[in-house]
Amino acid sequence: MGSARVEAAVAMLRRRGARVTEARRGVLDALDEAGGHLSADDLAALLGRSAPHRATVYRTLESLVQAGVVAHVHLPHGATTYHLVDAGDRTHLHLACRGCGTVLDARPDLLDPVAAELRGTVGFELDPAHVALTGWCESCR
Amino acid sequence: MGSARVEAAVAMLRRRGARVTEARRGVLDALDEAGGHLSADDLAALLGRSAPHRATVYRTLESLVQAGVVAHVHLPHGATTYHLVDAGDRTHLHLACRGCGTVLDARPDLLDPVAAELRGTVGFELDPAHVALTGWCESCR
DNA sequence: GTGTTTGCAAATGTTTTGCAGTGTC
DNA sequence: GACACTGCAAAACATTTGCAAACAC
Repeated sequence: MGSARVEAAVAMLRRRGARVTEARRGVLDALDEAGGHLSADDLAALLGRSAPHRATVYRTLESLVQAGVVAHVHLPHGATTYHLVDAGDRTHLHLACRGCGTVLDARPDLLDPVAAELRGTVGFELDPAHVALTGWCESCR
Repeated sequence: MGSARVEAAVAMLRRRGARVTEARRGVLDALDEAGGHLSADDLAALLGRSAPHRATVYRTLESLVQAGVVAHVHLPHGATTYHLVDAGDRTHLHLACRGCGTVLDARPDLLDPVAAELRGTVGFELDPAHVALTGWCESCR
């Protein structure tokens, strides 16, 4: 058990001096297996009987974000979602469908020209992966 | 009292068969005077003594959005904000600073190239004004 | 053993809903 | 006079916090 991605995340936790607990392993495994974007609620449901207390899920996720192994994305409706970060890679962007709620991934550099323009014109440093772009997916249009 | 923008909004409400109540006028006036982005809480605070009940503020805002005279923007932290829509014009985009929370406005067509690309590649129809882009403003960087 | 992490309970902040009364058209 | 709209109370939902017990190191 424990995919390469989870092992890498665990190693990073150790390197950081953070403790590797059952709750953290469980959350990492769930995020890895789901392969996508999960809310705290999704995580608890997925882990079922062995899920940590809800408050712990939130604290665990925050620790994992702090350690840089997990990233979170704010969606316009519903809860914040979390996903594993691929070490080395830039984090992909997110497209949330206002119809069905699906979250699609997009190229990390999709907003690079926009970021450059904002930096130059208004001095705003864009953090493009932190919030999902919204719209309508192919089937909901 | 009642600026041209508010009058236009009121006219639109009438045209739609919606009723023009004190609560709706008050909310429209506050949004107009503030000139910017207000949350339901901001609105209640601004209207003070004459503010409608909080539940009514939300229902009022929803009606105004439905009527197309107000638009709302989701921010990553804190509450949804609302602003008047300029009839005819495309709605401006929003940049939220993760440091100080300020919301800046950006050109409506800033994301047009991105929207075109997404439409062509993944069939996703971007709705760029519905969610604020996040990052760091000049002073918070 | 020490200090981080967890569970529990309770609170916070935002938004929604049911229902009966009020006011606009 | 209808029916949309409002106020009130209460619930729903996502998330946070204080504190004492539990566990990783």
